Amino acid sequence: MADVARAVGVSTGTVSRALRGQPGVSDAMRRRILRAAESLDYVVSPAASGLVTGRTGSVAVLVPFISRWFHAQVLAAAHQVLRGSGFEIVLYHVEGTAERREFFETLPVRRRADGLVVIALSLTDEELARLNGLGMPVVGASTDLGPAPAVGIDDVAGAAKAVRHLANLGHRRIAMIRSTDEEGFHGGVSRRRLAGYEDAMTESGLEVDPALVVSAPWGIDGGARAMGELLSQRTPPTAVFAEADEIAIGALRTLRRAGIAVPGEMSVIGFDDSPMAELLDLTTVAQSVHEQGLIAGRMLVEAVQQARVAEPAVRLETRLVPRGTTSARPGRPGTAG
Amino acid sequence: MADVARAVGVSTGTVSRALRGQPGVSDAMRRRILRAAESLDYVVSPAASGLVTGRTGSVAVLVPFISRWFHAQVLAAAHQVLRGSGFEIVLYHVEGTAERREFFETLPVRRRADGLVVIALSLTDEELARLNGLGMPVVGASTDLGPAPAVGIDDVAGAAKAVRHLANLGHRRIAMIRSTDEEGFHGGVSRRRLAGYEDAMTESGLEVDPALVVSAPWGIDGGARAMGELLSQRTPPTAVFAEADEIAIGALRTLRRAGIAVPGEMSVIGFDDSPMAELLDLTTVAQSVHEQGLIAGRMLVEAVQQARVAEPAVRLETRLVPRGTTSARPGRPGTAG
DNA sequence: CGAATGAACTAAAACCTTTGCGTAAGCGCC
DNA sequence: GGCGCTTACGCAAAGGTTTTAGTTCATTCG
Repeated sequence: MADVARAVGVSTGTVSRALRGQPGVSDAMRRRILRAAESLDYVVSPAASGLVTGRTGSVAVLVPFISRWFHAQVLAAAHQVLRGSGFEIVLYHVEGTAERREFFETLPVRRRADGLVVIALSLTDEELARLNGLGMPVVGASTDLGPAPAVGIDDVAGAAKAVRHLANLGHRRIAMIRSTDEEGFHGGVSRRRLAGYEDAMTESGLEVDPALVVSAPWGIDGGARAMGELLSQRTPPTAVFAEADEIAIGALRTLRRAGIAVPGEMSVIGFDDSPMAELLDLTTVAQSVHEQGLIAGRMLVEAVQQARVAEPAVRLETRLVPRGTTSARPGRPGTAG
Repeated sequence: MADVARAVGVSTGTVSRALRGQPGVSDAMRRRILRAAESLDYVVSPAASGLVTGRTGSVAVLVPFISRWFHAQVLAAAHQVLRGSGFEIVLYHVEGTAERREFFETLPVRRRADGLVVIALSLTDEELARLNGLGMPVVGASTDLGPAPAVGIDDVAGAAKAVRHLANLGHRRIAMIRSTDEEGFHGGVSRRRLAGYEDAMTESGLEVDPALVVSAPWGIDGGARAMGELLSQRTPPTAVFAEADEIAIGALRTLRRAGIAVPGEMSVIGFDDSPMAELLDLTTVAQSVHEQGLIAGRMLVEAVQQARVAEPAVRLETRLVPRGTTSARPGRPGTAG
């Protein structure tokens, strides 16, 4: 910056003001300074300016499984608005328990970011406390942060929509496939969707048979395994609600291999409306993933710049997307799907 | 840091050395300092230390389409090794031409990172020049960077493997589906895979009919469209090589809807071996995506810390993965797949 | 026992910006 | 024409760390 100042013949203070568009610099001088900076290929040192302003100019994003469609989608959207607001994004990807613990123990965001957005992570109370003690704004996307602002969907209601759809089709034995989630990455979501399942079941006058709620590791293989378990029961269900599309897709695989017709003999419904669901014609419950990322990004910008968020708790709508994997209960006249 | 120094009764210089494990501090003193820092919840200011050392402690990652499996996978792997080496990762996600141009024009990495890894991006000469003028190490993953170190596969050979497989099954009219890629995000890869297709065709004594090479936008829908185009030709192919699994999957969708048996009437082969390929039993050519990310990360660490990379051009093997979408040419005795 | 050596630590400069305060000049106004 | 006001700019301190060049002190060696 001193070089630029010397080249133009002014003080560094003036250069600083000119470069940041602050008042107190004549237009002519500003132009000369900008031109000089350009020709000298000069950019301000974020370190130096951060040192005096106390702001880093970047925000952190904490995300567990970046290669899952949902997470990547939210990240991309949040990235878009954050970069649009002039922030750099520093990424903390925690794929396993070790990395996760390391993050919450060392809190590498301290002094490195002006804010943090947490994507799709179920937090323990202690982790929550750590984040709140961070001294920087934190917002959640598909993540419950207690007092801190967050955007998400009503998982209970969404799951209930799925199950109600099955009940409306005449199904009475409706199973649910949950993810085991030993590491606590999405236990919250899973629990809420279970609650929605139970709500819709009782509301429809159906018994919640504990044997019909099975768990398996998150993902296609897990879903496949869980479906196998359901098929081996004395009275298998006629319809299955899977906590997520990927799980439902695993269930479909098992059904295909077992030669069980979908939806003829078994209805399957997922959750999220991922591209895979569309491809495989899977009935599901859609949520606007991209928008959650956008909103989370905007919330964080607000929180960082204005120190408060106008609407700190946003609930987006879910929407049933009927496709080809659900139909009326076999052996019963009804509205085929 | 002054607080810690005061608490222990030493100078900040000693605290600095103690905290970074540098020599010149007695063990007893080091312990006292670490304890004090801990109890004061003190962490060094990266801005201040960056100001004097000139290093940022972070590396940048430039990646075009984070929600594509391949990109997310490479990013995750690179992230893993970079964080393991103590770097923070700052993410530049360029999903469109506008963002891309903005990145290369403003070069926001300047002064913000110690190095850059570029994932799966075909660069123009000008962009390449901009990166080389950056004054920081740059490595490529699935990206050709000219002189700079990079890891990738031999796309020509990989594509040739795919096409040779089809030729070996007796197919003579073998089509290729490319991505249009108007925005130049993966033109390089696409061209090399086309070259591999052509190589294998001529090598097998087959004519390269230009009508058999069709293009469509990257993705499932594009693949579906391109397949439609192929089916509308006078003499449709009996086998199709798609530049990527997602494109192949689109092709499969069209074939399914058209009632054309796969692989009975049409063989389809993809590239990448994504999870979707496995799910849909798609024959494909596998590459170790995760490893590319790991290697790229290691290369960058080397480049940043030792200013040179031991092995600056790594080519990983590809591997044909025969599955259920390829078989012998219809009406010809052969080795069914 | 004196001097030389080395370890442990201090003092202070340097890194680059931002920003509050000061100053000078230009302007309108009575 | 003097007064106050505004605008444009300079000056210098402050921000937190690293690092170089000392300084002190104990130890070892001759």
